[in-house]
Amino acid sequence: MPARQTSKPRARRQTPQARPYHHGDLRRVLIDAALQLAEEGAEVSVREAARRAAVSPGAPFRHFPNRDALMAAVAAEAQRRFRAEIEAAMGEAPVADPLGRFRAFGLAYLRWARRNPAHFEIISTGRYFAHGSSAELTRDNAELIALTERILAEAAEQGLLRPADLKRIQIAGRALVYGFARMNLDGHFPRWGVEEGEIERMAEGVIDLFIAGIAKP
Amino acid sequence: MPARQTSKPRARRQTPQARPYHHGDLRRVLIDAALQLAEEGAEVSVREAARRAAVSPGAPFRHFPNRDALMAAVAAEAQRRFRAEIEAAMGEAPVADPLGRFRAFGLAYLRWARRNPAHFEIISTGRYFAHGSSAELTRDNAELIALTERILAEAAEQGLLRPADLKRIQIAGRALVYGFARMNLDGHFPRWGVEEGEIERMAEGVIDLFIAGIAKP
DNA sequence: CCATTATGTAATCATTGATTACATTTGGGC
DNA sequence: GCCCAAATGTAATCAATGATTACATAATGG
Repeated sequence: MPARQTSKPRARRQTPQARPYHHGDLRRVLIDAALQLAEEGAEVSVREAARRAAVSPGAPFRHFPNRDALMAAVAAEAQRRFRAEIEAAMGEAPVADPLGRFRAFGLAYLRWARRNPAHFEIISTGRYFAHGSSAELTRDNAELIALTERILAEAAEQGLLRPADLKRIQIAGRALVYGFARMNLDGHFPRWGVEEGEIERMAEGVIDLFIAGIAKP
Repeated sequence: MPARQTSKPRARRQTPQARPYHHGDLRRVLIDAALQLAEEGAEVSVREAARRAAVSPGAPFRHFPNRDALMAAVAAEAQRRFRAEIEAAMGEAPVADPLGRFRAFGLAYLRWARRNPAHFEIISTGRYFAHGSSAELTRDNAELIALTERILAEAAEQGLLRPADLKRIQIAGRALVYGFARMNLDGHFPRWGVEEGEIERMAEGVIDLFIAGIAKP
């Protein structure tokens, strides 16, 4: 690049709307672009996100030190939505029915995972908990854990559960829904002879089976 | 190595062991190298596998049409080992005790997943079931599914189970262990306050909780 | 008004998956 | 045994990507 015209005084103000040199909120736009890319099933590359934001390939690195930091921000956003939807679903179950709320939690969990597979994968792999903006990510995640803990404690107080260690129940329950969600995400069900249309019903059945197993008869 | 001496009539037989032009069994070596790479936590790249096999970067593509085909072969090998270990563990449980065998299956499953995280991830993501050498992969996988199916059918015949749909129990059980294995693999447990040393015991507890839930009281 | 800082661009690099032309070896048909 | 075709490895090359650096431009506040 010879002779970069450094002598030119300075562009006065740029023509009316020839796209300003500075992007409005590039950080936000990059996160959204990455989320969208993920949901489209494509590999999330920094360059492609930059392309969608109509910005140079190096620009994103002004906002994120590296690719993982971008992905961490994406994870935080996805986790926020996940938590919001689950808490909304719980709000519709009667407060006085802990096991009903437990059930609602599981159903909402599996439904969101099924409808947002790429988002769910990103917040699940846990690869991005160590990098960058993990503050909210960690908080939103911890809040969901605490939620089931409270519900199970209430159920125990009301004498609804067969005697068992509560933490064990909590982890088993989460392993169950996480495993089911991932079996779907990872394409296991065709190998189990479970058709696409049956998954929703199977999810319900599996949750009910588990609850029947821990509930006092 | 400049000047490849193309004028030389033809190397008579190659000096004693100056590495023959043709690798002994490159395919096998590449799979092993990839398995090893995965277990070391590194990204599995075709080039690095080639490097470890002391072969040119293009050589692997003589044996695998693309990277995914290599990974599919790796998955097939890992799945073979997985199946072998689980069946061995089952062989030590009394045939007459279906629920005991079911339990042994779960324990062996979780132990292998814990000891071979990278292998487990490769056979779990299901990304490689569609590509290349999926014949054995699919067979070994299906065999493990059929195994739990038989065990549960026996348990039901012997009247050991509370009334419930067997397939539902089977899928719930698999989701439970898969979810537990992946929670560990994906680094969830630190966020659940479960220390490294407690995982083994928690695995056992979770499996027992599930079995207690499906077994006739 | 201007200087400091934030933010974007251009150029460049190393790594990787992939392809192509060419070299070497191997093995079967004669 | 000999020779040619198929198999297998090498060298060179491409496009895409994450990342870094030098530089250009905008925004901000003293």
